[in-house]
Amino acid sequence: MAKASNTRQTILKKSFELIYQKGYQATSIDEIIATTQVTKGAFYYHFKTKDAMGIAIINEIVKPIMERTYITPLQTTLDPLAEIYTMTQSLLLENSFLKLEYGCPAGNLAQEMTPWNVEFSKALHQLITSWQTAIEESLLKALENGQIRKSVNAKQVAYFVISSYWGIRNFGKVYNSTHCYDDYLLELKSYLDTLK
Amino acid sequence: MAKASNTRQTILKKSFELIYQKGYQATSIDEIIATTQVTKGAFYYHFKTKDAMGIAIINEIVKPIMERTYITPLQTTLDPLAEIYTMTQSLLLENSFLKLEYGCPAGNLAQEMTPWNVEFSKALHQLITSWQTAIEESLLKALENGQIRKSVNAKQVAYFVISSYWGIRNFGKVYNSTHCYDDYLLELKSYLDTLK
DNA sequence: CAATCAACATACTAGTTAGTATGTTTTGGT
DNA sequence: ACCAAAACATACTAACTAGTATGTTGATTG
Repeated sequence: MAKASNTRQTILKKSFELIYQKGYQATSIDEIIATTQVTKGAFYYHFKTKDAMGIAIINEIVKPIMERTYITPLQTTLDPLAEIYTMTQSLLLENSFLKLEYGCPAGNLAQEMTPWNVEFSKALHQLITSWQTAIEESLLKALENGQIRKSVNAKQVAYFVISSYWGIRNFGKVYNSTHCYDDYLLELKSYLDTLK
Repeated sequence: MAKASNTRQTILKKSFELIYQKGYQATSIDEIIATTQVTKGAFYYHFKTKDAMGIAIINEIVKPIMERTYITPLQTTLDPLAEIYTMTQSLLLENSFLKLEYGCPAGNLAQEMTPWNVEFSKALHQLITSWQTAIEESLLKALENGQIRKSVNAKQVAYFVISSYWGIRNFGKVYNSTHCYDDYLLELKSYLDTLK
């Protein structure tokens, strides 16, 4: 039983890596089973289709990481604005799970699979909404605490922050250099300061 | 001769549409020739490979539109800050060439093809740099004219503006609604105002 | 008016794809 | 130790993929 669920985890983790690097459609099942040393029979025992595996990656790999790294810190911080900045900084420059040249896993999948795959769209919609909500609510708390201007619209800022993060990850891919992250982070700091 | 170059244009335009909607890898040559009514012989007479066609799309379809829509207006405006806003607004809400549910063509291609395809990376790098430079230079002009604060860093703002635009187009795809564009535009306006 | 070549058309191929059919092995409960 | 079911293994298939080989047109040009 432990061995079986281990096989499943191996498939999910390795598949995630391949998909994160090359995209969902460019990653074939043959390649997955070759790199994992798992046979096709085992693969299709654990996942009915490739798409079912893709959804499982979102829910069982990306989602838990996202909750731990993107959401919980925002819910527990006493200084949301500072947390948004340091979180972004660490996501761009320190997080060993994310790679400069491969962008943001959720952003990548969203762009590739939406809108033509309904199942993926739904799963990603949920994922992204949860992040957005976390930012929004942390900003509302900051508003209550008087840490930011009363004229600040939390929802708008949440959109703006996530959008800019997704976008700069795209820049990172295209330029294949962290230089753009430095410039971006400086501007993000300026922007966040204007909210005070 | 006019007929031949017409065939080429037909292939490029229809291919662009398909690729814009479904992505490069998900668009097969068989599908392209089926929808264009062009035969395989004709296709491969005009383009040596699929990748060659992809590069041609960037250079002959996307680039001219980008220059006309994204760059020239910035070079001729007297009020860069206002132009950046109205341009973004019209790209998101009015431009009939861009569709809510399909994101930004350049952004899509950048994400899908970078970093594993060097040729695409180069072509896209050029494309994006030209837009970024246009924003940057228009902001430098605004700086000279005293239209924005002296402490504003043009390069940083250019990164921030383009990033947020790419990102919000991703949101548009995921949410499949222009509502997020409204919130984004309000925040973009606020942000741009802080540069004055 | 014939020859030439650009511009297409058709039929094919070799490789890859997701998925299946049909097995064999391992594992846990009795 | 035995048996059923879970967990895996192997060999296959049908559809699709980019690309090619080998044609046929139809317009120019000497």
